[in-house]
Amino acid sequence: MKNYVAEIIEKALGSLLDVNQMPEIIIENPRMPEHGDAACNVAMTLARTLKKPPRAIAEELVSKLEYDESAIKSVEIAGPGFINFRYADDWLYHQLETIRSAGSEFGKGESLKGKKVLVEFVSANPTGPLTVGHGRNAVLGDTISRLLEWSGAKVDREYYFNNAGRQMRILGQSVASRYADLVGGTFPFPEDGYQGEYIKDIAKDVQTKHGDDLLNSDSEAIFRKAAEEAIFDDIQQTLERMNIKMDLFFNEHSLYESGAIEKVVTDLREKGLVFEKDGATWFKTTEFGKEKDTVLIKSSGEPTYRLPDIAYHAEKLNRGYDLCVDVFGADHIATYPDVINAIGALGYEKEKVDVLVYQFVTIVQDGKPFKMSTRKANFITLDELMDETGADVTRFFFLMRAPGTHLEFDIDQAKESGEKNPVFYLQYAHARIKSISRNLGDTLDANAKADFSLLKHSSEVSLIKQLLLFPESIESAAKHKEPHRLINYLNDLAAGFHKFYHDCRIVGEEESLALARMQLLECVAQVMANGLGILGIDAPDRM
RNA sequence: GCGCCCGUAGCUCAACUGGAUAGAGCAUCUGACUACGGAUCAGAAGGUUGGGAGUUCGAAUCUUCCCGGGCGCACCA
Repeated sequence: MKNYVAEIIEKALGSLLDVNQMPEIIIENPRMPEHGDAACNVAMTLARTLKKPPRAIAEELVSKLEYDESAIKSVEIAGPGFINFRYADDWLYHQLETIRSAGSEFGKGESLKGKKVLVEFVSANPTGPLTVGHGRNAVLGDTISRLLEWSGAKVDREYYFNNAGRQMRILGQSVASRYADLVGGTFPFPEDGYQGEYIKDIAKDVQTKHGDDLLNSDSEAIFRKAAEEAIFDDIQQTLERMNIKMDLFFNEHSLYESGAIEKVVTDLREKGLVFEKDGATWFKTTEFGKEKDTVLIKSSGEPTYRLPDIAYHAEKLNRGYDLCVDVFGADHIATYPDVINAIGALGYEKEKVDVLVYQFVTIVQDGKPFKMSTRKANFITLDELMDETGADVTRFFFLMRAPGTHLEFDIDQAKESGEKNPVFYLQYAHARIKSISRNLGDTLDANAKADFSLLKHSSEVSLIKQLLLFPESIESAAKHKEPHRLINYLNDLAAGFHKFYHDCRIVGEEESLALARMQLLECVAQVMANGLGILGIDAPDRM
């Protein structure tokens, strides 16, 4: 409908000015209902170039406007020069049919139709259980994947990990040391070792599987392997519990085996962007406006993490994805431009790499921030968090705020099962509609054709209009990669429903009206279920 | 010191990326069904959008300078 409005405006403008003066036509949803259902501000933006007062332009424009009166009821000029459109009632009623027949598909868009997208997220190395910090990453990545799928894309969820290197070595040594405690041997606990309880559990497993005699031989690999497997297993279970299923796991190590790493260096060298200094290999990031150049390969011969990162992104694009989304915490904010610049220099379209940076999470308990330190034992794992609050609530809280702002996760609020918990507001609306539907039983023929023109009450009409905003709320959440936009929408929808509930009744009303209202509510429940589905949250029939 | 985020009601956050009178939830106060689930609804109160200057028809949003907080700034990942 907004497209239609834009179209008729563009047509009318065509007779007023040259093609090259044509501005972008933006149709917005007015905040206040008095301002109609759609508004356009072109008259104001044109005031400068046309050197005429906006209202005069608006009047001229409206006089040239040709539109279908079965779709648009009225056009008015208001305020400084807004053109406000009001939709025709019959058109609105007809939309309910559309929603009903679309059902669980309602809200799907085509903006990314036919596109292959890779979303890389979590990507925690297997050195310990997922913590609250990973939680926001995981839930954002998964929900964005779902949003992109609803936009028509084919999405792969990928987990990138590194099971070699220093951290994993320390992990293996930590396990070995705990194992030594168990069997009465000695193995020094490494400096910066992992102190969590889970290390002891792994050591115990190693003992039952391999016996007490491991310390004498060169068995470090066994400890490391055992740790990796146990921890990965744990991570996957946690993800599954959060309703997250990864499609692909990508091991950094394969980039060395395939020669992809070397290829990056030689290719960049060919472009004159790589040089040697002090025994190390450098990437000329100063070419891209950075203050300093960056080391790619240390003088020890070991690459820095940036090099595999570059190779990894090249590899992803080689696989033919139209878009690669990375979900990163704020600590990576300064480093990813190197990767993007390198990708560009290597001849890839760097626009195909899209980085979503989210800010850190603060856990609040008993009204106070809870301090966490990674390697020490005092962190809250995602599993512990879900034990306290449940998976639905956990997902919701991580999604509730814009990714770019700091998130305060109030455990006490999340544990609250009553009105203080914002998740239940949405789920309750859904459950309540299902309950009404049950109460009606078979007094109504649910599949009968309803006469929606009976829906004249203002809370009915605004509820219909809210339903129609669902597709664009998905589109906007997907485009900006900000799931909280969808949450805000669902909140408004739930509020609209509850208002309706208090204004209008169904049970006991005259049959044709009851039928129309019930089918309206079924549309609301359907949209709520679709929306919660995108968020990965259950839409229960009873609570 | 440099770079990137953030600063909006007492608290946690929105504001469709420059639009009309800055909105919700929690907390506080006042009200509401002998009927569909009160986990709800209606209302009150709460603001110089951290501060100053600038850009224009129009600024929470863009520019710039201060103030305050977070994260980075390794031949660590």
